[in-house]
Amino acid sequence: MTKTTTFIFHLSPNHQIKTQNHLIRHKNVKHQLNFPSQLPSSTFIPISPTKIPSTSSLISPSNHQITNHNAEIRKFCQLGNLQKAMDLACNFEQVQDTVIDSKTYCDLLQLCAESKALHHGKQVHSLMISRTIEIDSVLGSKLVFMYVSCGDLVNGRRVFDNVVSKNVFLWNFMMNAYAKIGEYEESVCLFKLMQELGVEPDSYTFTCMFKCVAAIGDGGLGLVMHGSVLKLGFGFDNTVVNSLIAFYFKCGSVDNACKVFVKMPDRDVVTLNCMISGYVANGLAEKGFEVFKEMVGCKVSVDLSTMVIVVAACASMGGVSSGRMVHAYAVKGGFDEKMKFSNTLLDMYSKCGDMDSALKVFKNMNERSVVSWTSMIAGYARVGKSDDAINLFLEMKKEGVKPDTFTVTSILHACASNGSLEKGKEVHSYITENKMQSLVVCNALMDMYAKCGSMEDAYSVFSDMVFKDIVSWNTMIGGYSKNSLPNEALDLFTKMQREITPDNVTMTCILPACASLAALNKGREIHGHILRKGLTSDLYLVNTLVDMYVKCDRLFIAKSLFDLMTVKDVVTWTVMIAGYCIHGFGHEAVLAFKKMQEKGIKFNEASFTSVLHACSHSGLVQEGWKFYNLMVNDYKIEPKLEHYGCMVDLLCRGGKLSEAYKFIKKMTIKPDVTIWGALLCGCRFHHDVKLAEIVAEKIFELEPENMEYYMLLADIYSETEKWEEVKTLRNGIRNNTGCSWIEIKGKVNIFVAGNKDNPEAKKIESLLENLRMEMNKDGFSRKLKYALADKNDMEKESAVCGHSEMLAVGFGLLTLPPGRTIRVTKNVKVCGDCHEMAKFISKNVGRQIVLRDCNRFHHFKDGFCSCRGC
DNA sequence: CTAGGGTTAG
Repeated sequence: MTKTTTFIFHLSPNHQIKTQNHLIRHKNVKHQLNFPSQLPSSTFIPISPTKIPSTSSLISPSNHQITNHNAEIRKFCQLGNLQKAMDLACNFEQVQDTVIDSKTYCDLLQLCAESKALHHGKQVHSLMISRTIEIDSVLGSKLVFMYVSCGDLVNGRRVFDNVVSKNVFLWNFMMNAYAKIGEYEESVCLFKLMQELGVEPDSYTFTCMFKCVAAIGDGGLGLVMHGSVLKLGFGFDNTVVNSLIAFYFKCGSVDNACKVFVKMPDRDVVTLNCMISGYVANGLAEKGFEVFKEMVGCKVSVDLSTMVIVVAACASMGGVSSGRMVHAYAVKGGFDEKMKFSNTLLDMYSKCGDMDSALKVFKNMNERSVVSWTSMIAGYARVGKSDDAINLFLEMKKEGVKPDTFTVTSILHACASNGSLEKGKEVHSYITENKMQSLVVCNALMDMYAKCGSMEDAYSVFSDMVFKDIVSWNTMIGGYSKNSLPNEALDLFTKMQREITPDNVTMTCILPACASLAALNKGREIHGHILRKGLTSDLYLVNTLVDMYVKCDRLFIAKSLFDLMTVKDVVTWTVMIAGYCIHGFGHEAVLAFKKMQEKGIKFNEASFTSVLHACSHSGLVQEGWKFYNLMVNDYKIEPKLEHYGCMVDLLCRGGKLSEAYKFIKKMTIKPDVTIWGALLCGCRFHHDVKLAEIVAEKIFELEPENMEYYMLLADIYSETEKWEEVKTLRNGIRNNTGCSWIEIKGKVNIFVAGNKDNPEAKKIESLLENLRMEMNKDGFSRKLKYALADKNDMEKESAVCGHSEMLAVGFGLLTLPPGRTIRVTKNVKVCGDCHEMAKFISKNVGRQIVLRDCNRFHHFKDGFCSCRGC
């Protein structure tokens, strides 16, 4: 490698180039006629007095040898034989006193550019430098063209900066080069520089600038340029005005775009295309579609782009009928034979959920690109047909189509909604092997791992990312929230705020974590954040906020927020109904559901779950059946496990155990433990040991490891005083690992059953023992005698007191001022003993206790619980 | 002017 090539690799970074620009413009510009050599970049060699001007060789007939050589090189250039041309040029250099002329260099550079042969291009450049060829504006432009075409913008810019008297074409070329790779700011800088140097912009300059300004979002500069356009007389140049319209649309100012449009005397098809795509981008697809209809009505000629844009408009309108119309129209015009159109068309069908039509388009295509395959895969992934998506992905690879980053993100989406961690990991390896770890791909990877339940893998991707955007953070936080790791979610949220400003999505990701921890204060903090940021119009977010207040035992605040909301959707209502339900207001829940019905809001699966829950909770058997039938018959919703569970619960509460049993046997899907568990609960309530044993058998088959149901069966035995059975069962039961916590003065105090670490442990124990004795005296509950049938009374009592929720309640009694409600949260279901004891305490001590378990709230007051015994 | 991808509530 020659010294000259070394120079090429030792370039100063971009910002230094800018500084150098500054120098050139104000100090060196007049003397800066030649090109720098291998000397440091800020130093320039003076014009060599011995240098032969390259152009002179053309007019020098004395040297036939040289002319012939040049002609020969140029001949190979014309034939496209770069290697031969290069060989000749390099050998040429070794012959003393011979010169390659400027035209030959131009041809060589042109061919290098066309062949994207950066290495050869650099070689030509070195040749020019070593021969001290004067880089005039023609050669300079060619060099810039070569570097930029070969993707080497840094060197292209370097040459560019040293070309004196650059014409507007070269300026445009360089600005476009930056725009193409997304460096819009740099492009705008060049534009400003060009103006300072007094170079007149042309129409290409303006179209490029409007694109850049729109991308940066610099509306002010755009307005200024709008002024220049008029001043310089480009107001009637359609290419300029079209890009102006596009600029206004991209900045979201539909009004300005329309104003410009209305004043245009001579609209062309591009103008109309701009209008359609502009409307679509601003969420006004219907208006865009109107423009298209007018075009068709007025017999304005439509081009392929129009068709592509209009089909995309149909996709964003969601309804497949307009899409079908356009499809028919396109067939008449023969557009459906163009791959670009077919790709958009199949994407439209897939976005409208009509995968059959999408597949038809796909199969009819005579040529399919990676975009076609990816659109199909993404479509299957969207409608939840993950297996189809994955199969198509494999088929695509078999056909030899190379997946790109779009494809892998789509397939990751499919793995995520399928929960296929193994497949997802395979895709991960593929991504790593092919070095496809772009920002979006990594975000999709994290999402896949989060949805497949592996937060460790998600975090490992996250921590390896050099550049993270808001989506990366939100994905991680949301992943922790959904995977029941609220503390991790909150920690990451804190870390995030040090690096990036959270947005509305962040809030919807973090609020469920607050809700699941019942961390009211944190939730309030976030509510404050939402108010300060003015995010209250985000329905998604406010729904989550209402849910947070519901779960942090502030039903009243939730209701106030709910009442204040001017726009409510099905989720808003469902949150509120579920809220009433878990707080024990079944009747209010049913009322809200009816109100929702009056408002004409369409129910979905989740809203039916909530209302069925409410019915079972309040013992509204008739109503429950009515809603169930409404769901199945009118809404044609297949009942899911949750719905069946509610109905079983409903029947059990009404004492119709055998009916419930029959109902389960008729289910169209396989009942799981929660269904049988509901029936087992019913058996306990109605003391039906015989049925309980049958049901328990089914449960133990399904989940032999789940201790919860052994406990329940044991309770049933002891309540019916079958002590021997209790003993046998209890021997096999491991301690349940529940824990409870109580927030006092912002500090969360955690209690684990049997753990006496709390400094107040002794006091709590004696307090609870005293309460227990009073309870026995009172004869409050005979149920308690079964607590631990094989131990003596004292042991029995302390064992009961060891239950975590009672420890937390005891701690609350000791710490909180009298009269203050005690709020305890438990991670698993509240145990029967503690439930009885809480009732007693609420009456005996005259204290309200609110206990939240994994299912619902238990409001204990004056010896009663809002849950009505379940 | 011109096709496909990632995050969010019950």
